[in-house]
Amino acid sequence: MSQTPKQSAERPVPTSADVARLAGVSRATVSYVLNNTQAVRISEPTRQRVREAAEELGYVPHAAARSLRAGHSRMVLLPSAHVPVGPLYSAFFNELQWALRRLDYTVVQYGSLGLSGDQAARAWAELRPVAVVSVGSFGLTPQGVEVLKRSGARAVITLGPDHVEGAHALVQDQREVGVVAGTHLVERGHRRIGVVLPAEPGLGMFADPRLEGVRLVADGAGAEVVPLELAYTEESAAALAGRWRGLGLDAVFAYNDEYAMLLMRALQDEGVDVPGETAVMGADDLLLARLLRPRLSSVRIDMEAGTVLAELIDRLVRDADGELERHDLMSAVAVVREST
Amino acid sequence: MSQTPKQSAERPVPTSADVARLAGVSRATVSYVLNNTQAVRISEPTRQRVREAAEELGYVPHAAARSLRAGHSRMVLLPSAHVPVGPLYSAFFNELQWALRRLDYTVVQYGSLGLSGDQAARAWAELRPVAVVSVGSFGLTPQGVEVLKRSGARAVITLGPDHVEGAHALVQDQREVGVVAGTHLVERGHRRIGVVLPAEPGLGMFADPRLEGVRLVADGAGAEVVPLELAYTEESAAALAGRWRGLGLDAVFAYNDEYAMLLMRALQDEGVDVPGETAVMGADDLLLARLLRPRLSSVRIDMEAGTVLAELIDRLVRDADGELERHDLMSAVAVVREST
DNA sequence: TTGAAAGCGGTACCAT
DNA sequence: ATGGTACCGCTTTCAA
Repeated sequence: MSQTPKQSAERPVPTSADVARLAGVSRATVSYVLNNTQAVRISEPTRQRVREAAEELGYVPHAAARSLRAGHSRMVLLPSAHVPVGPLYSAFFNELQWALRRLDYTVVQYGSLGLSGDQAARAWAELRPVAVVSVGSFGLTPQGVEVLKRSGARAVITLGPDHVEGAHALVQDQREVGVVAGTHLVERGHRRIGVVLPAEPGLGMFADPRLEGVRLVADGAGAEVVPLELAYTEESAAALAGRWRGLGLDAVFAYNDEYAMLLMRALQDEGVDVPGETAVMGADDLLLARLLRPRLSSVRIDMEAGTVLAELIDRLVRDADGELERHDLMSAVAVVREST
Repeated sequence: MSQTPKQSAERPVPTSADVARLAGVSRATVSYVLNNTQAVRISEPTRQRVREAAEELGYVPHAAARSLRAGHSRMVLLPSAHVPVGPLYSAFFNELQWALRRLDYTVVQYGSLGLSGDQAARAWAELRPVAVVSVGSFGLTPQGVEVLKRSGARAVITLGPDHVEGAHALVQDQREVGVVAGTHLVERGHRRIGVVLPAEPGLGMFADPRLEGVRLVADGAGAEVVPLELAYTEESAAALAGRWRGLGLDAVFAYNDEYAMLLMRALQDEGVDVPGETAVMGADDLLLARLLRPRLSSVRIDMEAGTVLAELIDRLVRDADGELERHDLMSAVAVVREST
């Protein structure tokens, strides 16, 4: 084990020139050796000396300098802000990251909380990413997309409801979730359907399309839809349950399983029979939702593997103008249990 | 609105030289104007011309070139891999990001899934971050820390159980959670206490210290501790519940509320009375855990504001050798409900 | 008030 | 097989 010196304090960061000096070769040679450049042959003894020198100095190449020279990076930027918590997205993200790294991209989540629209696009563009995958709604405009592309981004992809001109939209049609839920409830004969909208900010991007999906189905079936605001607290649920009978609803689709669980418990505490008096349906098919009694009916959402998205990104990077066929990463199916 | 041209295809990325040419000034002047350099006075008409030229070209400065020249960046790197999902960490992260950006840092989460030890440290060092905040366990070694510091990181901070030499450890003592749970159960008179360890990978970093905390208390009270492996599935819970009576446990601390909910339901389905026959305690104090009956007792974990951590980071960056007093971001307190 | 030029750390072409 | 060197985009000192 080479005992590395301890005084990391004011010693300057070693550069390839330092390595070259120590090894007694030129910077070019250092570059060749450390990058295993095929086009040029370096003798084995030299390679050894260079490697040892690099090791001894603790040399690490400077990514910024490298990509400056190269004229491009392999950074995929994932602006992050209000991504919904939960196992679904978390699994999707992890897989996407993993898959992109296998394809030799550097995945960077850029904290963009509080950045909006073109300001955000500017900030992202400064990093010169080769691709941007915007999950969520940042108010990205066509101008913003232009800025990014002009700055070298070969692919700008939005996941979510916003279809921004110039960006490749991987539609993720949350309306489908509402459609599936609505269809199930209507088939069960329900005609006055409540739809819970979370009071929490940042969720409208998911909640609104789900509501719209229910409406689509209900309109076709002569059923009525009643939007209901609900905060993620027991008090809010109790308040809503308190005025429940006055609403005259025979079913409710509760945005997701968490809100559904909360509401269902409050309804039961209020003496409302589920599903007899009111059917309750959630979404996301959480394991925890199966623990309540009656077991919660839900909409299971399958998100196509992050691997697929990674490959789409890679294809776009290689051929920026290759038109991406319209592609939906999401599918939804009703999981009927006991609450409906 | 200046109609920007559409052919973003092969047009090269505009540089400050392009702006200078269009404005009829030198690159230096462009830099002065766009950075509002105080040390130099530029006439108002010139400023206008430069700004207009920049606008017209859609110029965005190149962050890599800038920090290359400056010799340092203001990037704070948060390596990310298996951060536990859930509102607790998600809120902490968001606040940390927000606070750091207020302090004018660029927050970057670097996907590090599958990177280990010194390999990870190398990868991070290539980005020349001014600070690294490692949440979770990456097998960071003292050598890894050295590499990072040598590459210019003024602060390397670990959140979690690993105390790596050279890094500033912000201890986050998960044992405390076990201690609080164990104390409560022992005080209630329980003497054979099961402790659930998740079978899922990546959680050992939290689960093991929690187990150790329970042991600490139990040993002092003459109580016995029995580790129990449980996967996050109904089948696994049913299997464990099936052999429950043979275990002869009068209490169980279930790692967190989700596992606790899962196990409690399985026990009830098996006819085990909670809390009469076995007390069940969770952790994290999830809202959902209050919906089961009996209501789940839990350990509430307060994480100190991300703002505090942001300020600590900033202090270290300004004065890298300023010894950071030992600091714990976490505190835990028992929330007694009906399941114990 | 503005411009010319050096230089940050790597890479790759062209010589030797 | 290896070295010299121009250049990527930007900032900043020094001169004019």
